[in-house]
Amino acid sequence: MAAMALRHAVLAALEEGEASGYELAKRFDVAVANFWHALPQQLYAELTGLERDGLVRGRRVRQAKRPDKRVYRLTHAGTDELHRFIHAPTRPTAIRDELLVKVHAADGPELGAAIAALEERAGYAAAKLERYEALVASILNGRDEAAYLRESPRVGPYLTLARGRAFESENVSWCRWAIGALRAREDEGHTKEDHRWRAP
Amino acid sequence: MAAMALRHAVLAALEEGEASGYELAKRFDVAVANFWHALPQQLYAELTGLERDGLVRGRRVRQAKRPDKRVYRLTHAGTDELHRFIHAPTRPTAIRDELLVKVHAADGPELGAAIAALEERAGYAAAKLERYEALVASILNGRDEAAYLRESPRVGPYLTLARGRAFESENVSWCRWAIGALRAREDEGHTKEDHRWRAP
DNA sequence: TGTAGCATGTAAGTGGTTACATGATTTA
DNA sequence: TAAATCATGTAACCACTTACATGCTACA
Repeated sequence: MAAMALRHAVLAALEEGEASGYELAKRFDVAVANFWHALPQQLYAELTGLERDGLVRGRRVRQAKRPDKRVYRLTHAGTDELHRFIHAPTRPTAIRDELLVKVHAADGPELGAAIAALEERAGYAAAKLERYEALVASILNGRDEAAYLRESPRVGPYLTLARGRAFESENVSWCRWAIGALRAREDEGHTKEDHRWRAP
Repeated sequence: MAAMALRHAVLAALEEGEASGYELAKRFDVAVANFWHALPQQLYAELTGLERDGLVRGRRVRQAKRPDKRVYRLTHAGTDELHRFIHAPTRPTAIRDELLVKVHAADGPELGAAIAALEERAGYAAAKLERYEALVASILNGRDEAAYLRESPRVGPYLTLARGRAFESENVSWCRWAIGALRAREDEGHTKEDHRWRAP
């Protein structure tokens, strides 16, 4: 059977309460996208499949002044499936990143382009990190982290947010370090004799 | 057009020298898998496609006592395509990890299973980290890192290895931290009254 | 009057995994 | 004689991305 990848992320998200496809997309954006990215089309398709398989049930909600929506909640079978998944073996993950392909390859004449790519990524990661920090702060809302971890009714989302934050933080540090290393070599390429002349 | 994902990872790996499909699979295993995982079947298929498109050229090498092999090297078009890729915009990456789906969801009755999954991952990541450390040590071979970064003819593979190492190191730390937080709550669940009784 | 938000999809294509398939040589 | 290494693939399936499609309401 294997993966059913997105499926369990959707079930996990619905555990926090019923949602329409549209609402689910937003929920993914703030809480799930850190560790499982999905496009709205995928979510709509997945919800249809989950309902077909009896893991969620949808009901139509009429709205004044807004289009009707279809709101889904977990069935018992859905909760069971989620629990089964949590107990099943976990596949390890690895980074899969175009940027690293570039850095791996861009050692020679394309060094400048690699540095540019690293700089762009450093900026992107720093911006994402800032958003994560803000989210963490708004969840803690002045409380001490240790106290929150002890007392909050649910900590799962906080823990996963922390993982996303650590990832982006690591991205920023690594990019900056790599930029430094490559820039030093770029300079060296232009002034090689000078350096050799000063060395013992 | 878009991704062509594996394609450029293969071109980058072949930049370090010609290889057969089998040799490429091993090269991926030690140097590329940190940031782009691929199965041997995929590599064979990709090499066929790359040759069809003129980006690599293969030649048959007869071997005594071993099956013949087909060894591929980059063509000029292949090198150009790799450079074009390095200059093209870089897509950002995100974590996509089953474990985090479990932690996000497993806040309630499945807390024990989430802790078990975290422990398994912590062990896996620690083992991978150890291998990365050993690889780093064998690349540096007693040299100082700063000196290596200045003087080595190529640093790309070292930089990407450092990223993989940081990722696994972060995995270990985060898993241990999350285990601690969840275990404290597990205990709390069994001895809730006691804690309340001691609190002011 | 145009942009943003609400609301939901289909269709086609790309990329990746899993299962299956074959057969020789070297080492334990 | 069994397992590991060398060597290369095919076929079927699953998961994800990209492009396209529709239409209503609120607000600036």
